[in-house]
Amino acid sequence: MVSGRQGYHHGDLRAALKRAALELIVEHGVKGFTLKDAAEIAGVSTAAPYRHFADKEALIGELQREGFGEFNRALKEAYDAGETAKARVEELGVAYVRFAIGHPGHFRVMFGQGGKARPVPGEDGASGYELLVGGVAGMLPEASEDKRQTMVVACWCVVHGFAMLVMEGAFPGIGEREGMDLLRRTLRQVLAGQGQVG
Amino acid sequence: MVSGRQGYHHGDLRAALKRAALELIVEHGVKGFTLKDAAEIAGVSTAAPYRHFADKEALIGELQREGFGEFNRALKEAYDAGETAKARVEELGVAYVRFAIGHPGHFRVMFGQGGKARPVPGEDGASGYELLVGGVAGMLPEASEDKRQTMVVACWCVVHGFAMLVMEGAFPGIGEREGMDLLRRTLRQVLAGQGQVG
DNA sequence: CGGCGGATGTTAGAGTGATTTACATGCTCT
DNA sequence: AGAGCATGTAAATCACTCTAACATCCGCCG
Repeated sequence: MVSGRQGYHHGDLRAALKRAALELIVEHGVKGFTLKDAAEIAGVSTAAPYRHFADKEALIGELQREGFGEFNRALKEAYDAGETAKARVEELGVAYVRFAIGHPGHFRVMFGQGGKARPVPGEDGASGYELLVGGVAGMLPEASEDKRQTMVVACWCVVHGFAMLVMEGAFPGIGEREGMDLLRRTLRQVLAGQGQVG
Repeated sequence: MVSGRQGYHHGDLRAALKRAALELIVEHGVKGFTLKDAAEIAGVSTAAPYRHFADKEALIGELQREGFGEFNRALKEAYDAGETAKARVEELGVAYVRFAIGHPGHFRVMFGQGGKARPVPGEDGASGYELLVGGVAGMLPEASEDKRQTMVVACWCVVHGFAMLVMEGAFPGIGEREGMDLLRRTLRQVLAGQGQVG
C-alpha cells in the first residue's frame, strides 16, 4: 500500500491518511491508532495531517460518516434484493454482518467505544433502522405494534451482537463462509419466533 | 467517593485506583481513561500507581478479570434461580444485560476494544457460555445439535447485542425498567422461534 | 525504646504522541 | 514571471506513560 508521493506535495494526502488510518485501526483498534503512524505511512511529517483534518477526532469522524454512508447503501441494496418481506429482513441482516467483516476499520470506528450505535439517519434516504422497521412491518402485517417492535429489536440485536462477537473473534475456527451460514440459520431462527410475546 | 487518605500513605491505594479507573472508564471510555487522572482522584502522585500495577494494561487486566468473576457469578445465580430450562435461559439473558447496566465500567473493559468477548471459562466453574449451552440443551432435548447451536448463538447474540446497544444509548428514552421489559419480550421471542432452521 | 527493612509515596526526568506556530515550497492563474 | 493559496516541514509545547533515585512510615526484633 504505497501512498505514491512524487515531490514536495503528496497529491492526495487526505485519502492516503484515511487509508492508513483504517489499516492501523484494524490492526491496533481505534485506540492504539496514532496520527503519527498514519503520517509516516503516508510519507509525510507529523504536522502535515493537520492541513487536512482539524485533529485526530476529525479524521475519525470522517471515517465514521463515510462508513455509515457505505453501510446504509449496502443495506439498502440488500433490502431491495429480497423477494419477500422476510427475505428482505434476512438479507438486511446478512449485509450488516458482511459489512462488518468487509470493512472492519469502518465498523470499529462506527460501533466501537465512542462510536454512535444508532444507524445514523442516512443523509441520503433510508437508514438501516428504517429499512428494518419497514421489512418487519411487511413481514408481520397483522401483528400488534408491540410484537413488531419486539421483532425489530430482536433482529437488530442478534445481528449487531453477531457482528460484534465475530469482530472480537468470539467464534474461533469459523471462516467467513461458515460464519455467514451460521448467521443465516440464526436469523431465520429469530424470524421464525412469533410465539408467546408480551 | 472520597479515597480517604490520612498521612503519607494512602491506606488502600490499590482499591482506590480501581474505583477511580472504573468511574473514568464509564465517563470517558476505556480509551480516554488515564492513569494520571485516576492517581489524581485517589490523591496521590502520578508515579504512585506503579507501586501497585506494572502498567496501565495491568490495571485494566485486573478490572477485566474481576469483572468476569462477578459476571460469571451473577450468571450462575440467575441460572440457578430459573424453574424451567427456558426460564433459566431467560434469567441468564436478563442477568447478562443487568450486569452490563449495573457495572458499565467492568463491562466496557470486558467487551470493549481489546477485551475478550468469549465468556471466559470461569476459573471457579461454569462460564456463562457453558450455562447457556446447558440451558438450551435442557430446553430443546430433542433438537438436533445444529438446532441447539443455532439457539445458543441466537441467545448469545441478542443478549450481547442488546447490552452493547443499551450501553451506547441506542434505545433513547428508555429507562432501566422498560429496557428490561423490552429485553424479556425480545428474549422470549427468540426462545419461541424453533421453526424452519437449516 | 532504637533501629532495620520492606512497602508505599514523591519528585524529576525520558520518551511518545497530539497539536500549534513560523517558515518553505510549488501549483495556478494572470 | 510572480502573486497568492494550498500543502509541507521543523521545532516547540503539552499531556501522559513509565522509570529512577530518594523519602516516609509501618511492623518487627533486639
